[in-house]
Amino acid sequence: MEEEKRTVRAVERALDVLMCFASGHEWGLTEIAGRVGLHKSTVHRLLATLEDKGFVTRITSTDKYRLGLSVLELSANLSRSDDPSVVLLPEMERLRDQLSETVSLYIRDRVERVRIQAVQSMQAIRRVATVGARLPLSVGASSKVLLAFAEAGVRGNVMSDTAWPVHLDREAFGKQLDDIVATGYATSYEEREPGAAAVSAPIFNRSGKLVAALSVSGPSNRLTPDRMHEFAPAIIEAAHRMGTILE
Amino acid sequence: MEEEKRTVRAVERALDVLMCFASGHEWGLTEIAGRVGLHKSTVHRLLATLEDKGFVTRITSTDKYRLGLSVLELSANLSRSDDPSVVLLPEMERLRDQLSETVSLYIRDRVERVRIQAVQSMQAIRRVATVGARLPLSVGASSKVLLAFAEAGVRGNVMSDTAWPVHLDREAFGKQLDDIVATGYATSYEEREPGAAAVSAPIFNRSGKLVAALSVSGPSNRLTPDRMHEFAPAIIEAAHRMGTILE
DNA sequence: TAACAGAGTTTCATGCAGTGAAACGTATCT
DNA sequence: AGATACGTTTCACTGCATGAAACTCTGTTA
Repeated sequence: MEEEKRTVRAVERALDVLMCFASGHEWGLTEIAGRVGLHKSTVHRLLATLEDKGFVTRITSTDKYRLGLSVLELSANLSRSDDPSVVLLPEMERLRDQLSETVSLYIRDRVERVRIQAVQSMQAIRRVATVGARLPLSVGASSKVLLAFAEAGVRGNVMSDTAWPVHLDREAFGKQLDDIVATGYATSYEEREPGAAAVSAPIFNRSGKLVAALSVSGPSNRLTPDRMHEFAPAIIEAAHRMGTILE
Repeated sequence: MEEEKRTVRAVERALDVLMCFASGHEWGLTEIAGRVGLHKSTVHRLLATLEDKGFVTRITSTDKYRLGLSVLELSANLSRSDDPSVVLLPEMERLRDQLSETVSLYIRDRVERVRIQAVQSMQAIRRVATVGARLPLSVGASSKVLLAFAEAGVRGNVMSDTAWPVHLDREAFGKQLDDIVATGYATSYEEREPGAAAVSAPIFNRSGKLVAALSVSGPSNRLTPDRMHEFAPAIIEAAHRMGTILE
């Protein structure tokens, strides 16, 4: 159970400090110290280091910190030409134009999912999806897809993780996932956030491995359950086409 | 001269390791160790920490490292609504449509410049500009703008920095900057990279402070010196309009 | 105007945690 | 088999990260 960790404490702490900036824009020193549960002077030193390397900057007027330019520099090199989020973008735009709703691409990361790409609907009322967002794997159409079609063992591992919501009925949820495997797609109606709905289908690469979930989402009054089932074939087809490009 | 550093060594090293990924896609452990000049086992521990926090991931097939999803997560929160790179984007697109060439936005960071925003030309032959790129402040039209119009003292500080190329004739360069202040814009013809040319104008916020350089760049056979001078008024006007939005 | 509260900053003794040489495992060559 | 190159693990040493406390500098209260 002890799981030896071969990591560097100071670095771990610094990265924790940095990750504060993933939610919310700017923070003061004491705020951050409270958030990560470290002493003021420790955080002060860590921030000085992060600042020196350009990972955070200070607002001159108020003394608060915000993300620095090094992060921008790194993010520029995030997407490579063999990256799904780049390769699949044209197909995602096609699907967006076809259905006129926001299209997102999700991958699973341990017990969460991450939106690695998104193209927005052009309609006045639209689902706005930010790339990079990290979301729970327990709710939402694409969550269910990422779990339902995952390799053997993943489903069990994830659901027995400490982060998994206890209140969820495993029996029923498992049944739901089996249904999704049978039909080939998942839907969610005001599941994660009120007023929003989504349809999602799995993308398998040429070796048949699940790599991502393709999801179409929009306001729940436009994406009614009926409408979502109408959309499903187009999404499944697009996801299939995308899969042939990968690997 | 001694400049006490109140930073954490382990964190500095870890960030150095991370910044390897700003240039080039993926690296092996030994490669990185050589690059940052640290012992293999040290880098191994640092990478393990970075991996644990999701800042790097390993390619399963080859054992190389690449940037992880945490960087994506951070970069999602980089741009705020009051950020020049967001606010000025529509104006940049207008200018791109007007001139049909790639438009970039640069800010100065110490003795370098960073491209914080870019919109690409739609032409078949075009300048491709990646956001986040860090470039020298000694060459290029926008470099000269950022230096020429900088606050008092900046010019001297930068040119006496250790990173400043010694071979450059200070006298002549200073003269060139003065000319740029007089005319209000700068040009560069195959200065930084062969085959490329650019025109750049300063953006001042409402308090009259230089905040960025607006630059139009393209292939040098299309952006001839004559053509660039024709472009200048439109660029200056756009830069002025942008300035009124800021601060 | 002094006293206070709340930020960020600096100092410094303490001991633990980061370090790197060396040994190890494991592939892919010749 | 030997050789090379890579990632991994161990371990003794001591340098460096740590956090309590003192300090500064605001703006706010009495």
